[in-house]
Amino acid sequence: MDIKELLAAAVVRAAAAAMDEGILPKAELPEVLLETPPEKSFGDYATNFAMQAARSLKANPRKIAEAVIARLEMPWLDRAQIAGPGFINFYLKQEWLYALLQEILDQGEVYGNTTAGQRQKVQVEFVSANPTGPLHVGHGRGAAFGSALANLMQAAGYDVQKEFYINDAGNQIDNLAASVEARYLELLGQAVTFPEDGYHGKDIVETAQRIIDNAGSRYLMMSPADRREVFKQIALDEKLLALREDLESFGVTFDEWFSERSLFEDDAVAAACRQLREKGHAYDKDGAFWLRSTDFGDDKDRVIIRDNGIPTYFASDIAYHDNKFRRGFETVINIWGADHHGYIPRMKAAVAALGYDPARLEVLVLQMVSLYQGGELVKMSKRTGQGVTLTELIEEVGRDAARYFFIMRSLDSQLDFDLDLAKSHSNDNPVYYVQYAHARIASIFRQMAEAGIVFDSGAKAELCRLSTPFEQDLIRKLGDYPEEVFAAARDRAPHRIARFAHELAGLFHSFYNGCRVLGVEPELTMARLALVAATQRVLKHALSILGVDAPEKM
RNA sequence: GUCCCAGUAGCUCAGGGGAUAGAGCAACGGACUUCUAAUCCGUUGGUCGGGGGUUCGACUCCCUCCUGGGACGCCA
Repeated sequence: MDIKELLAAAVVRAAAAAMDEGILPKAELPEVLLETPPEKSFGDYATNFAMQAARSLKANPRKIAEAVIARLEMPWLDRAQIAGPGFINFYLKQEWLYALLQEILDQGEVYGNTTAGQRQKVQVEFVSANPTGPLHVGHGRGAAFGSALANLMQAAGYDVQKEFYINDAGNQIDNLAASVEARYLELLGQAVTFPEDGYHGKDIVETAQRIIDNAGSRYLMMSPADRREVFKQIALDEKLLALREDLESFGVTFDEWFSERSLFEDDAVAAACRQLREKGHAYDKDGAFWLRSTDFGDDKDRVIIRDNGIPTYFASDIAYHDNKFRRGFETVINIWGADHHGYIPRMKAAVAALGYDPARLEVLVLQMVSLYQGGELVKMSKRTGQGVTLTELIEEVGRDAARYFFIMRSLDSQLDFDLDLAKSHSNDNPVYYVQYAHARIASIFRQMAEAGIVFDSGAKAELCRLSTPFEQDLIRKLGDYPEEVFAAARDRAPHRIARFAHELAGLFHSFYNGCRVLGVEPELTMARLALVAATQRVLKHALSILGVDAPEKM
């Protein structure tokens, strides 16, 4: 039962009937949109249909509304009223709420999942940090968001695959190798000049030290080129393992770790270049190989292969995206930092040049994260003097708070992360507020069991005993959940789920203060247990989308 | 100079053609003999950055300007 669909269909039927009777002129009708009115006195649902239809029907909105209302037929409808400039407000019978709750209970743990995605294959690629150092807080935002988006789209019925793209080819990784080599030589007492673009982190020194611990000085004898090749692999393996562990402890896992280097080994880069040339979308100029991206809306053409024969990162990105679409993903979602946004037009151009609809590539751009403590901007880690790492952040505020804070804001807002608030185990902290609601419900069930009461979630309780506004508001909110999941997935906006969970927790806390579950008449206890069980399930469902624990106790 | 994001309550942010613009925090005042007070109830708090336009209706769409952040490489 989707009450909005039922109401919309009833409106359409009523309008059609009025047109048949000649009361309204025949014309194309606008879509009937149902919304929750801003005030309870305006009913349970409302539509602006009459005002929207006024245009095409060339009629007075209130007259249209009147004609529709007179012909409305709907099982749960108590009455409908014209309001304001032409809104139709629907007032539903109370039985509707009880039927709604019963349906939520019947659906069990899958309540909230929708089939909107129709099992469409979607890939979400995120984090994809260079394996040259630890993750910082910006990666944390991408990681929390990406994993939540994947969970969300899965709940909305998409077939989602999570991928991490490993930048294991090119300059950065050569610099990594050269940096390790320099530290290695340094530790063995050799005079070295550190590479200009080298990595100065202490993790590089540690890697060099581990090489010495394992193999001593024997790489001194090796040719520099061979030595760097060996160090490259050692460093890469170490860094990738560290990345994987850091992300796992943040609740983020991937289905696929895709190697950039493999694109060269499989000749995919060369193949993509050949294809672009054959299609006439790429050409040689000034010794370099160019994509004619201006044909696809980019500002200027872009170099794929430099005049020194070395491919740019764009070359692997082209091959990579070709590979993604060849794997059969209907939609490919990339989550990038704001500093890469200028790269979007050329990437879309490349996708179009390869012959794919560029709309199938969605690039979500996340804005910067700033940490605040004591009202001051935190730029550097106190410990290392470098940027604050994700691991340090998790140690500081905990995994759940970190995830929740990253997700609760819309992506395109710059995020001010309040460390004090995230750390506080108090009512100020939104993540605990939501978790506490879940824990409180768990506590009720514990108390219930101690009191020897048996609750069967499959049994039909006398739900009509749920008569207070506390209870009814809660049911209404629970009823909104599937649509919220759908809309959040459509908008790629997991923060809506965080917001919903917070609002639901608020309604529950009010209910909790206003109504007792245990120690009232048995029938009422049973009805309230049913309500509370449904609330707990929805809270858990929402929290699991966010990747935040739903604790039994706090 | 061009492009992207943002500008909404003291602070952090939702909302995205419709009814009286919302939430959290902060401030102030209340509620524990009762399932967890990490909670609840109430009060205070707004020229939705400025100016034009489109519309029956604009915080929302268009134009323009201002402010803050970011991007504009044969770097990644």
